[in-house]
Formats: sequence, structure tokens, C-alpha cells
Amino acid sequence: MDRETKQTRMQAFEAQCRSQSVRLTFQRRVILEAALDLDNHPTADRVFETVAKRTPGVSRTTVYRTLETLVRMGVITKTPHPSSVVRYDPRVETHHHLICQRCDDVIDISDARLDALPVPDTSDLGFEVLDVRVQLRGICRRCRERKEERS
Amino acid sequence: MDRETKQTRMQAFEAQCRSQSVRLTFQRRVILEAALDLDNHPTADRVFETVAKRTPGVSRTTVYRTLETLVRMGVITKTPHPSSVVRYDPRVETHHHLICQRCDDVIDISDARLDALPVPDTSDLGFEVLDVRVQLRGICRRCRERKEERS
DNA sequence: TTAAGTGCAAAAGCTTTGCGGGTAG
DNA sequence: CTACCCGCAAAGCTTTTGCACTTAA
Repeated sequence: MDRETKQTRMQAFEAQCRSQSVRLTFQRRVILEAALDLDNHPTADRVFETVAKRTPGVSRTTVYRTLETLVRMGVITKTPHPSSVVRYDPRVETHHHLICQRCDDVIDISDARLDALPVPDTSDLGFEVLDVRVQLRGICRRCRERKEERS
Repeated sequence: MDRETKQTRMQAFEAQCRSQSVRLTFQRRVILEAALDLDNHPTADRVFETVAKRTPGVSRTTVYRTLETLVRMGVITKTPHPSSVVRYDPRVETHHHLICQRCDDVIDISDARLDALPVPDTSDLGFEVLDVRVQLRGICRRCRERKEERS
């Protein structure tokens, strides 16, 4: 994420902490900074490693707890992923995913046409739709090349 | 899943086992049957419980291993889910999801208009798209009712 | 000052692995 | 017959919890 966007996001977070009386601690700032720097849907552990490199002493537990706090605040999100590890996503704006069926890798893409999809009516289910995202499921380049090798 | 569809699926599985020389064991049949009977993206553990009720003696390990085998064969899929537990899905045809941002619940929906979405061009990324699915992210009925209570 | 947050250690899930015995083809 | 599969027990990861100490407001 570019420096300017990141700075804006950090300021928004700080403002939100003040307005919601969530304590603005050193750890929370560092953890959010690390999350904003990681693309590709980092796990809590990857965020922990990044934080640990920059400022040793922050505990793994705090990283786990803080990421959940940030999700509840709406500052980051959890992203659906086929795997037994929670994935976080610092991108909060609408975007879409390529999902490899073979290696479970998830790649971000942007596509204006997909952003403009009409929202189907789900009022009969009582579900309030806030955001529409598309998954393109298939086989990624690496897996395709590997498959061709074998044949 | 209705009896007829299930029977067709079981027969297709058996045929695939023969053609790919995958051993057709008692356990594999029972585990696939249980998975086909479970909606709502069962975890391996839920499949295990269902199998255990019907035919005690099948081990949890075998359920974990077999579900992975079925995924590799393309008989079932893993479905992306925001949580630290793998979710399987017996539905292999295109369908879409409502994802609740508050409780992480994932609800299946069918929508012909969404099925017909144009496939964006991903050839520059070397990604081969096989299927397009949509996530409608928002708040489910139960969480909305709970929120209103609080206010 | 004090309620909220943190670190540590330990517990609690979920999933995988190694291995001896069993079985489908 | 024999390569593949199963069950068991144990290990390996990821995530959560309880509690005493620290700190932002």
C-alpha cells in the first residue's frame, strides 16, 4: 500500500479510536501498520512475524487479539479462504478474487465492470447486502505449468 | 440433497473410482454419502459426526483423509470461508453466497442472473477461469435483529 | 486513578503423520 | 498377492483463555 493511503488509514484509525473510546496503544498502531503493508491476505502469524521484525516484544497473543479488534472496528476484514487458517485483508474497498482450485491461492484483481454488478434482491431472506464481490475460480499460472510438465 | 440426485452422484463417484483406479472402499462410500446429505458447508468434524452416528467405527482420521481425496477427485469442493476451519461443499454446480460480516455465516443462494455473468479476461495473468461465483457481503437477519435489540 | 490492554504460559481446537495391520482389485 | 487404505496414537499447528502486571485516558 502506498505511503499516502497508509497515512490516511492510520489517521482514520486514530480518529475512530478516540471517537469510540478504544485505547490507542503502541501495539495497535504497530499491528495495523504491519497489516496495511502486507498484501495477499496475511495470516495472523504473518502479521506477527512482520511486527516482530520491526519491534520485538509485541506478543503473538496481542497480534491475534488486536486483529480481531480491528475487524470489529471495520478497519480491516477477514477474507473467505479455503484453508484452515484465518486470512485478514487490509483492503476494505470492493475488489475481486482469483481462486486457484489446485493450490488454494487467492489473487486480488480489480475490474470496474464487476464492481458495477446489480445487487440481487435478498429482502425475503432478511439479509442486508453491503458489498458485492466476485470469485473467479480456476487454475493459476503456476499450477497450469506444473500440470503440463507432468503430461 | 434429494434421493435421486444423490444416487446419481454416488454412481458417478463409483464410475470415477473404477476409471481412475481409486479403491472403492466402504468408508469412502459412507463418507461421501454423509457429505452429500449435509448442507451449509460442513466441517470435516460435522461429516465425521454424521458418519459416526450411522456407522460407528469409521475413524476421524479417515474422514479427514477421504474428504481431501474427494476434493482432489473433484467430487466435492472446499469452499472459501472466513474462519479457521476448513469447509467442504457437496454442491459442485455454480451457486452464490451471502456472507454475514458479523457472525461469519455463509448462506447458499441461486440466481440465474448471477450465473450468467460475463467472464473477465485474465489471460494476462495466465489464470484459467472455470467458474464465476458471487459473494454478497452484509448482515444476516439474525444479526440485524440482535443489533436492533441493543439500540 | 482505574478500566482496558498486554504478555506469558497453558489449554483447547483442528489437522496431519507414522506405522502396523487389513483389504480391494 | 501387494499396493493402497484404514485405525490408532501421537505430534504439529493455529487460536483462545486465565491471570497478574501495565498503561492510556
